[in-house]
Amino acid sequence: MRLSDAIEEFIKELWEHDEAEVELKRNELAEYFRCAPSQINYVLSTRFTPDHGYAIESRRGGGGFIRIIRIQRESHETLRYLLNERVGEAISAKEAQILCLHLAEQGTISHEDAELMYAALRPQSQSVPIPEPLKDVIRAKTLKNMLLSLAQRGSQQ
Amino acid sequence: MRLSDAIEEFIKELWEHDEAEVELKRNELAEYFRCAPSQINYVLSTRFTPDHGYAIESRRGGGGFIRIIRIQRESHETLRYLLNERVGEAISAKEAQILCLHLAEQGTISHEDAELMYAALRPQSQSVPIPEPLKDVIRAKTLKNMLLSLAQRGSQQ
DNA sequence: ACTGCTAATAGTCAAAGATGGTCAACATCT
DNA sequence: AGATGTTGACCATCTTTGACTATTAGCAGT
Repeated sequence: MRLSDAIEEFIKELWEHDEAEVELKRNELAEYFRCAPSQINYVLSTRFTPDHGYAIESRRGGGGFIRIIRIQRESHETLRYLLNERVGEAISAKEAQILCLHLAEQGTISHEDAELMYAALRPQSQSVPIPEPLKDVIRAKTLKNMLLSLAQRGSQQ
Repeated sequence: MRLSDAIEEFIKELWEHDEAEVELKRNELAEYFRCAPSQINYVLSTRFTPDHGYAIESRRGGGGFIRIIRIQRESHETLRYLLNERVGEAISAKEAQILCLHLAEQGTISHEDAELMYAALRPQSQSVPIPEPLKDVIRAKTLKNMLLSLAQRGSQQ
């Protein structure tokens, strides 16, 4: 297993209950995994981003720390944010996948629907010879249309 | 026997029971068969497509892999038929919509999922300057990937 | 209290390593 | 000849490490 994945898993196990945040010491963690301290930053910047539903705070110097905060939002708020601010004009398959999986993690949609959405957004759905940037544009439009459909579900009851 | 056929067979033997997926390392497999790594891609792209009931996921970089996901044997017949015969290389938005609605009508999928699928397939998702015929091709690929995802439901790891 | 030094932290960035992907030329069937 | 298969050169992405940088708390000297 990749080091990064192990560290990611380890960090996620730090949450015991419903706490909003956990704290860790970068150097301690690095020593525990016998890796370069900057490896911790790598894990944080690739797996604990706002797209994944996390925010990071930290302080250097004596008594320094890294705090990882889980972002809590209402489902409709999340959808609004994704539609109006996050997705934008273009989006990569990777980013789109992260967003879909996070929607499921957060309970806004089922894991099955997340898979369904990701299936539509995966690179294989666009394996035709057109410029890559255009694919990201189509993907963004597709994703937004699906998000819109999700938003309408809720508001119909 | 052709190399491609041997590789195809080898990969199919990786499934031991009813697992939904297997993983492999492209370079290892290529070395085993003493062929160019890209030969593996050729086999995957010609014999493990959605039409054949497979989906591919992969990751590059250290610890990279190729994951092949297989449609479940007990998958809904209707979905199989659509994947293998009905959809084809290209499909119009109109046809796709009718197809989704029909699936919901006959209870194969929920109305909500039908809406979600159609949202992804509607013309607005592809309002970029590319040749119209290509759009129908992308739509077909997208639809097939979603159908595959639906057919996979119920398969536990 | 104020200043400045030091130790203790964390952050950034670029290079190297480890994989997989694409594409076009060439080869071999049918 | 056309379809299918094979290869290799070049590209893209992900991970890991290390050198260098930035920030903060505590303390010693005044």
